[in-house]
Amino acid sequence: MAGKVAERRAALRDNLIIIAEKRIASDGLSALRARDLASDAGCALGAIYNVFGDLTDIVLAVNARTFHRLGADVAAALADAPQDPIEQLVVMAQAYHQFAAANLHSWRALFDVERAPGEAAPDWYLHEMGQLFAYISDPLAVVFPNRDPQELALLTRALFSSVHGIVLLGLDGASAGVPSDDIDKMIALILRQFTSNP
Amino acid sequence: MAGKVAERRAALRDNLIIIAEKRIASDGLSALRARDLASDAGCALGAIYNVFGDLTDIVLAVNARTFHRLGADVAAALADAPQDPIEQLVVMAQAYHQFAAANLHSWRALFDVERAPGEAAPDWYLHEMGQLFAYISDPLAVVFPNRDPQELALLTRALFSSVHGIVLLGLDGASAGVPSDDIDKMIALILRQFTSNP
DNA sequence: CCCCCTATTGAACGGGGTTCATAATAGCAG
DNA sequence: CTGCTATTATGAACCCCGTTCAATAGGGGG
Repeated sequence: MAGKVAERRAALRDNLIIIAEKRIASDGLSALRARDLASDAGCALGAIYNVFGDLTDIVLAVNARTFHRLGADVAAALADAPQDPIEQLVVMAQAYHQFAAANLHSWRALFDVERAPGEAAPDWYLHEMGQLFAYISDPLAVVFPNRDPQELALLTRALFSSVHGIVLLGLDGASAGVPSDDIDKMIALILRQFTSNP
Repeated sequence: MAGKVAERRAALRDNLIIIAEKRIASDGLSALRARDLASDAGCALGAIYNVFGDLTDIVLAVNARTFHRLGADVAAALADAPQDPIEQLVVMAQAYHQFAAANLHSWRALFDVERAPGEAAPDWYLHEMGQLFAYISDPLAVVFPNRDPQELALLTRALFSSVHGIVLLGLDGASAGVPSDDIDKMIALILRQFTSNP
């Protein structure tokens, strides 16, 4: 049985990801401890490092799953949205907001994980990000039919960043808590105003 | 001399803030070490804790200074800006971008410091934030004369958050580096579109 | 059944924030 | 000036944490 070790390791790997995901979701990225993971998984402390290079690798694995769920939520919202491209943008952005609010710690972990300086973002990150951008870009192309693809890419990035900023600061504790409705209003304001004058 | 101790402590306090500021500016928040601070300041390790509750308190003091410099830069840009309110918004937002790019680590520290959960943001934070919001709110009131103050506050927050999001993701390493010009373009796009249809 | 090679283990390492028993010092009374 | 005491400063020690690696356990082929 040549694959016996690989099999056992793969099982541990999956197990660790699930456990880390739960921990991050409930207590946040900064509450993740190697020793907790090991004891929760019933494995040795060192076993973690047979399967992952370091804790950051586990966080990246969790983030990949989180990002995927986020993409699915946005896609689901888009599927239920009306045909109007502006409404589609609003619905997707509010789905983004809802996901962030309902998965606050996991969502924050997407951005709080510190990458080694100079290290490129992982493939899955660029892929999921591209997916999100595509969801935004399509309705935008309908609203702004005369823009070339380069301009459209800039518009897409600008809109995503704006919505992200509104959600980020809105959910941030420092602002003493912006009501959820206000966040949705701001999102709708920005998107409607932005798309009102093609 | 009753004030002798207080004087010495105040000097150490200021000294530590300056040293921490330099360290954060050059190497980022995560490079701040209590032992480095003590040796750079020529004081005992424990002396830090005679003057600050913990390292986070030093970071907050540095952040207060950073926020103040940021406010001054934005105000200076506003002073040199044309009378047109829309241009004023664009100029201020690009000053925000310039400040963030030129003081990347210090600027990131403003948002990366982790507040104890449930603890309110410090007064100076709310005050400087209010100042920034006022700078934005004034031109906005000219562009949207018919909105009531509550709506205006929402617009203000939405615009600030949008610009912040564009700068944040634009300067983030994960995006493989958005060119500075593109960031300025996105800022101008959002602000001009947003204000184009009162 | 035994041997050897690989995988697993968890004690130990290094580094970092914070504390606290101790040493130094400053203020004051005689 | 000299003790004496209360206050302040000091840095070794404590605890926590990620990571490593010498030692142990395991298992497959002869």
